[in-house]
Amino acid sequence: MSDALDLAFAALADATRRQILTMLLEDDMAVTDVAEPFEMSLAAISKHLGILTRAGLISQEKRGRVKWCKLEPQAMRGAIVWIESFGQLETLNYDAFEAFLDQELQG
Amino acid sequence: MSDALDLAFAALADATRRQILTMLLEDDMAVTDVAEPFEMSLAAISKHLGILTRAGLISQEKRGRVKWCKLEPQAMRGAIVWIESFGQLETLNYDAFEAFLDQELQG
DNA sequence: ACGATATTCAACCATTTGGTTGACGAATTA
DNA sequence: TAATTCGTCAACCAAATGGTTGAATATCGT
Repeated sequence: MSDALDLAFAALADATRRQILTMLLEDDMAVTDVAEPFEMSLAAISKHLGILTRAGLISQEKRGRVKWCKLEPQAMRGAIVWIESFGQLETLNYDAFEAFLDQELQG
Repeated sequence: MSDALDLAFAALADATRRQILTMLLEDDMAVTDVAEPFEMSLAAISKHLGILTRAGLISQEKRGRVKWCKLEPQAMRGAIVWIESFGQLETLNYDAFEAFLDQELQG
């Protein structure tokens, strides 16, 4: 029932998860290292990472016993396009904007 | 515990609420009229409007027995600013996008 | 005053979220 | 082999969501 936009916005609606995303902006991180700054169990962080993964905002890859978390910022594209239609950009040409983004993604 | 950003993103994480916001882009609406296109009770819509109001995304003003709902698009500003820091893509390219549009217009 | 309209409130229900703890499996190191 | 580290799973809990129905409140038109 919940589409990609639901999942993305819901994933962003939590300060812990937003902080995790900010951390991953620097570099890929192991689950344990993601958890380190938080006063919360590893299991709780693991759940947060699951929510971010299901939303497509991060990806996780296991190498050896370490699971690496990687930011997937393009997954925010849908959210940003949606939300910006309410901002001051509402007069812009969105077909052109889409064409521009497609072009950016390919190039 | 939940700050403005939590409330805004959470409010946006539901297709019904997003559709309501889109409807209000056209014009202010009474609660009953907001509810009309949905196959859902008026009470349910009233709850959704409460969530949008608490998030600051709309305001409600009662005139007579009618409660008018008004979009407050500037409340999305915080969400836009936050989310844009991840869309290297989008952010870095607003200038590029404008250049692209200029080029489109001239070329 | 009365009936209709607009909206919310209260109680209920099922599901999800955000957290805990303890046990577990898998990979690494000694 | 044995101990340790990495991470998830399962069970549990409290609170919030997303919906229902029925009653209540407030305003309007007659």
